[in-house]
Amino acid sequence: MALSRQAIVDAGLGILDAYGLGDLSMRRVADVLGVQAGALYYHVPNKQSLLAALSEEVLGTVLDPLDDTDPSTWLTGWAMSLRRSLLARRDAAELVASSLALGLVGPDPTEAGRALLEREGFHKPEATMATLLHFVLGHVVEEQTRAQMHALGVVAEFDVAASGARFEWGVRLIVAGAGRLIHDEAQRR
Amino acid sequence: MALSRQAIVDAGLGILDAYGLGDLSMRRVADVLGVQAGALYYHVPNKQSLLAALSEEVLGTVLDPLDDTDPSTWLTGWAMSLRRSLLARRDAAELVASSLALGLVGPDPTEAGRALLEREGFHKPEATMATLLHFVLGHVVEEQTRAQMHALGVVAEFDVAASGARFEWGVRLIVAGAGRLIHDEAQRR
DNA sequence: ACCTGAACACCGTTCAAGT
DNA sequence: ACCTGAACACCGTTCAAGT
Repeated sequence: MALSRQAIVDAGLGILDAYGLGDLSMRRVADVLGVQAGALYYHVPNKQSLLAALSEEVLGTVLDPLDDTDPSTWLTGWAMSLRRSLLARRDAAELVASSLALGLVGPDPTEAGRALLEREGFHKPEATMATLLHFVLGHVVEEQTRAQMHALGVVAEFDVAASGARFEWGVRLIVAGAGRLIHDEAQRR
Repeated sequence: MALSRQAIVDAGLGILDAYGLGDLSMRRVADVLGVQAGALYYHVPNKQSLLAALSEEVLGTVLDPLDDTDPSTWLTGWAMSLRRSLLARRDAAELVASSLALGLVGPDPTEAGRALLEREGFHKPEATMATLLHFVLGHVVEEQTRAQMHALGVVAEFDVAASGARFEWGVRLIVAGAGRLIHDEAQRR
């Protein structure tokens, strides 16, 4: 079982699920693979790029809604799908947020949404998608840290249902805003 | 010059400004104060709580708009003031975002806004403020990392003006959404 | 009460040397 | 080409011992 980039990524995902981002070190990944830490650097340039690869793995599970649904429904569905993908993996929101901020993630997760908003004549599709993306990431980062602190017994009283409701409210807010602004612009003409 | 919690916080802020969050270690703080690293733990329980104290220092510079301005203007002003405070200090957005997520920051920065929205009869003031807060933090985290990569010559082509415009668009979106939803609710009655 | 010195158990990354 | 062994320059945190 020769070492490979994919094997390293898989080992990383395993450690992420089992121990979390804080315990995801190059040395731990190497241990899992029964190899010296230095050997990883033959397949991966550095830790950041490994984390970016893990982020891409997470983002790869996001399902884009069907293209023929109306924009509001599309945006809402996308946001919920993104949240689901992030919640499916321990510390995934923090991982993805920092990888995206560093600009190391290849595919742009807002691509499809931007294209849709462009076709539908929305203004500033890029800024709209960025707003939605930032909200989802920020919200889920908080959800995951709070949930984990609760699990660790630091009992920060974490209510999953209430958190989900607040998420949906936030999405409605942004989607409504996007819809309202496009109407305002239309009225001005 | 006896060691004190405030001296430690000040040294931390100095390192943050000069070298960034990545280089802000307990050992470096101790060095600046001419003391052994272990000595810090007599005044501060751990690194996380020091970071939380630094976050509170940053959030303390946010100016709440006057209470008699209308809600939309208030929210917009608050978001811009928060952004200004975050941009004023190196890596402040990342610092504040993670401290807030961990729930270690004492004062709630969304407090005043929530109270205002409650008085004005808006629905879900807490969720609305959380949405705005997450957006601001996410946006500025990205701004600061991108700006720094640009400064470090990784030339990610960072346009400050365009970034500011996208920020204002996001705020407008959220504020418009909050306004629209309150009107929709009013119409239902 | 407050701080030192030294340790414990780690990090990411590099690189000569081996195969 | 691919990996080992070992090093370099760090971490956060603890704690006996000193003052």
